[in-house]
Order: sequence, then C-alpha cells, then structure tokens
Amino acid sequence: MKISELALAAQVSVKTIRYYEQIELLCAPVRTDNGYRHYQQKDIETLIFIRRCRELNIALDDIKRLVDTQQDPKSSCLLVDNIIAEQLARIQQTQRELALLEQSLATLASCCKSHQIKDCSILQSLKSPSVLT
Amino acid sequence: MKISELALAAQVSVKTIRYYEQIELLCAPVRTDNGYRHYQQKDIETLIFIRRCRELNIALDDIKRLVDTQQDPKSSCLLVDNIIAEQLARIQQTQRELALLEQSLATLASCCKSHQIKDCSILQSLKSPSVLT
DNA sequence: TCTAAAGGTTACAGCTAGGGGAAGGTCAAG
DNA sequence: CTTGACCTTCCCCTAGCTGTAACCTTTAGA
Repeated sequence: MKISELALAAQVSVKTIRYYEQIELLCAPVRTDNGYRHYQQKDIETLIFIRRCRELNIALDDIKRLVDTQQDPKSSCLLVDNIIAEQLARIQQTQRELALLEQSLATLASCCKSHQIKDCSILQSLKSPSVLT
Repeated sequence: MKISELALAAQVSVKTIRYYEQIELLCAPVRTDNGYRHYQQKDIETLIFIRRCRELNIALDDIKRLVDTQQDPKSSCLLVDNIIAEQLARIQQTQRELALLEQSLATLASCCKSHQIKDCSILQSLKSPSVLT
C-alpha cells in the first residue's frame, strides 16, 4: 500500500510517517519502481501501536524501545513495566505542578476589581512576590 | 549594572536575558565603552515580573503583551484579565487530559502478570483499541 | 493525446523557551 | 605579565512534528 493509504489506515499523517522513518522508529519500506514507498499490512499494526503510545504521551525514544523489545518474544517485560510506570509517575508529577499553578492563577484571576492598568491588582500581584511563594 | 548582576538580582540566567532582548521582550540596554550591556534598576523589576509570569506558565507572547500594556497606565485591564483567564482555562483543560491519561496508564501498569514479552498484557492492550476509547 | 489535478519524492525552515559551547575581546588581581 | 573570570557574537541542539518549495509520476477528463 502507498503512504497515504497507510496514513489513513493508522490515523497518522503522511508527514509523521516519513518523520518516523527518518528517526528510525519505523523501518524504511521497499520502494516501487517509481520511488514510492510500499508498505505491508504489518506496518499498519506497528503504526497503530506507536500512535496509541503517543496518545499516552510516551516519548518517541521510549516507544522505540518498546517496539524493539517486541522483536524478541523471549525478552523480559521489565522494560515495558518500567516505561509505563515512569510515564505514570511523570504525569502524576505534572498534575501536582498544575494544581499549584491553577491555585495561583485562580487567586490572581479573581483579585482585580479595577478597570485601569494603573490600579490593576493582577499586575500588582505579579510585581510583588506574594503570589508564588 | 552588568548582565550577570541583573541575572543574579532577578534570578534569571544570563543566556535568558540575552534571549529576551533578542525576541524584543526586554529593551536593548545602553552599552558601555567596552560593548558591555549596562542595565538600570528598573530592568530588575521588569525581569522579575517576566519570571513570575513564566512561573505561571504564561507564554512569552502573552508576557510581551502584559509588559506593553503597562506602558500606558490609562489602558484597560481587559487584556490582563483575558490572558490570566485563558491561561487558567488552558491549565484546567490540560489537567482534565492528564487525568484521563493517568487512568489509562494506571490500568495498563497493573495489568501485566507475565514475565515474557510474548504474553505481556501491557503490549497486548496497546495493540488493541480498548485502552483509550 | 494533451493537460491539469492529485499525490508522490527530497530538502530546508520553523515552532517553544531557552541551553551549550566555540572563538575572541576585556578587566582585575597577584 | 599572566591568569582567570567575565563579556561579546555566532551557530547548533532539544521534541515532535508541520509548512513550504521544487520537482516527478500517475490518473482522469476533454
């Protein structure tokens, strides 16, 4: 199948497919006589797997490791477990940070009762250190 | 004062100060005879303001608008209110997305009881569409 | 048969918000 | 006089793509 057909089947853009090949996340496919990339059914599965991982916000480097791991059916699950666990930990950490940000912003958003810049409590707060400590 | 002194006073790296000047977020300072940048007291305040905004994850473009707005003390607070409100909305949206991600990852992390890749439930789940729908 | 649109190819630039490091000029202390 | 710390400009690097240009191939319609 051609690249646009793979893109449609896996719900990934043509640009992205070529990018994945460039960073060697996807193997370079055979070419037809006219130089067009020619893909196999198996590539759809791989690409869908990659898309799922991306939807979980897993970094391309880690996805590469996951794809490689699957080449050897006898290898251990440890790598897989670790990548998922670390990703979960990262997301939880980000959530904690965003919760603090949300607090600060919510406080800030509700503090301005003025209409002119010179009296704006938001700007006052951003100039003094009280907001973020 | 010299750039390193400004950097210390505002708790921002020298690199970052030069970058802010380059993107015209900070005004280019006067130069001393040897070509060194020479800053005023006022620059410390501006830079601290910018740093506070960055700590709230506000984009440099928006910060630029906030800095510009402060030049005219008679202008309205609307812009300020909007930027803060939009930033709050963005962060809340990201929080909702991360909560979904966390769910998926947590489910995934706990599902693998195998030790070999070929039986790994995590990989199985990532190949089937069930995880993310 | 000619032509125009649609789709393929490569290569380069750009996005955020800076960080790293090279090559060279300047300044103060010992 | 030299050494080390600091200053300058310049360009490349990050992640994960997306946009654009220039060019080639295939396909459908007049």
